[in-house]
Amino acid sequence: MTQSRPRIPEATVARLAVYLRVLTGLAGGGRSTVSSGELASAAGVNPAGLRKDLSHLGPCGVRGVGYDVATLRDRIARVLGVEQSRACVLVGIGNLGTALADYAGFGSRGFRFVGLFDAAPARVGQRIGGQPVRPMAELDEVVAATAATIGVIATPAEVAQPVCDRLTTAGVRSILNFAPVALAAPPEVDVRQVDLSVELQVLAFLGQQRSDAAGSLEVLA
Amino acid sequence: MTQSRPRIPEATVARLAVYLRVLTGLAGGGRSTVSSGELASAAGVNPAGLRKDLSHLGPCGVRGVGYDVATLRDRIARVLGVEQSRACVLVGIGNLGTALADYAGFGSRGFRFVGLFDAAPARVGQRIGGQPVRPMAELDEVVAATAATIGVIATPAEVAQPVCDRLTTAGVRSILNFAPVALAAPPEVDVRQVDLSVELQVLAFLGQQRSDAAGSLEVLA
DNA sequence: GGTTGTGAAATGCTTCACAGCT
DNA sequence: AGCTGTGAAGCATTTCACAACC
Repeated sequence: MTQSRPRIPEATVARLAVYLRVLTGLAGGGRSTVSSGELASAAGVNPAGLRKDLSHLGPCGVRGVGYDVATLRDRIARVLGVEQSRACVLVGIGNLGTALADYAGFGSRGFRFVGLFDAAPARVGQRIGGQPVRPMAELDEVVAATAATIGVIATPAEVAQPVCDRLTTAGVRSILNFAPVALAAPPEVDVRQVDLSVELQVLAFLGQQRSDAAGSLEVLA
Repeated sequence: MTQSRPRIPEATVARLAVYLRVLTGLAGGGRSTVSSGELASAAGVNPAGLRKDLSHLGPCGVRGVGYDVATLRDRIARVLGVEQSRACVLVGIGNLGTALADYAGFGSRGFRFVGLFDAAPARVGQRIGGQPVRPMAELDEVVAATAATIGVIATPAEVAQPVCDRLTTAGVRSILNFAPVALAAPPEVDVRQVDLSVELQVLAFLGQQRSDAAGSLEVLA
């Protein structure tokens, strides 16, 4: 029955996740209040932008003082839906999949992997972070039993689409795809794509552009 | 002495990297031409946006026909600076670091890792993808010898800042950081941040928002 | 007929500046 | 005095619609 639905911008949601991480760290260090300036510099953003982001949650600071660390943390966690931890399944337990399964950042931020799957018989049965790697045949069963709504794909590109299909028919509603291919999925399923090498390529382009620009310094003199 | 500097938008650069990947795949499959519609759907974007992106490179298609796959691929590769391969060093050879070092997508897209580094003695000397893991003490030497300009950080968060400092003093100009902390670096060094769990959190938020919205379907009826 | 290339409109996001509160 | 919250301005990006072209 929430009457207000002010549509939080996606860019803001992404930053809220970062603020949440920083606030959790501050709370762990015993800190009780922060200013927007300090929080912004720890998160790598500008202070005015941070305040605008927080304004989407309604007033949550004290003027002249700052924000209460624990209160703000809980407020953001509730908005992001991280208060109750969400069940995820992970398909593709290579190096990347193993890194994701082990990554403490997930567990501590409201996500738990309830199933690790791989098609290679050699990997099935290995234990990663206390959990066994299961064969793909058990996917539907595990998704049904755990009510997992999120699937993560860390397979080679060639098999990502069939894995996506299997996840959607098993009942997963959201998919995070690390394989470098665009996936087709029914409209009721959200798919987000992360391409690790795109960031590197953007970085290289910016570096190249900057050194080119350095050749025309005299324009500024 | 390139006289034209029309400032390609960063969002476009990121997508160009994706188009390049798709085009490379098409060329490998023996395909000679593509339309913007087909290329867009393989890249997961909308056709008009793709054409606008390509317009930053100047005219490169044939009206009524489409784009020549090989020509467009080479054009994008040149703009992104992928023709000459770039030397990178990678610090932090855990699961994620290993995944990055092994990831074929880098090698085939203009990046080569010329040094893998880790602080843990147990990891030093292991071979990943044909290369030995080196101790941090050799960092400056390798960066100098290979003229590496890009550093990738895949360490735990606690040591990412000191690693960043070591990379910048060694002479690296661009840094891609996978550790979940905002890094401070001198202004002449580009830092880009990738937080693997942020995407998952955005996905969870969108999923939650959508199921909330499903409760108010009658508004549309 | 079919498809590209592109101005112009629309949208979304960021930054600024300052009013408002403690 | 200090810091938050926010309207408004400025900037970037996406989408649309269609003229230009093969």
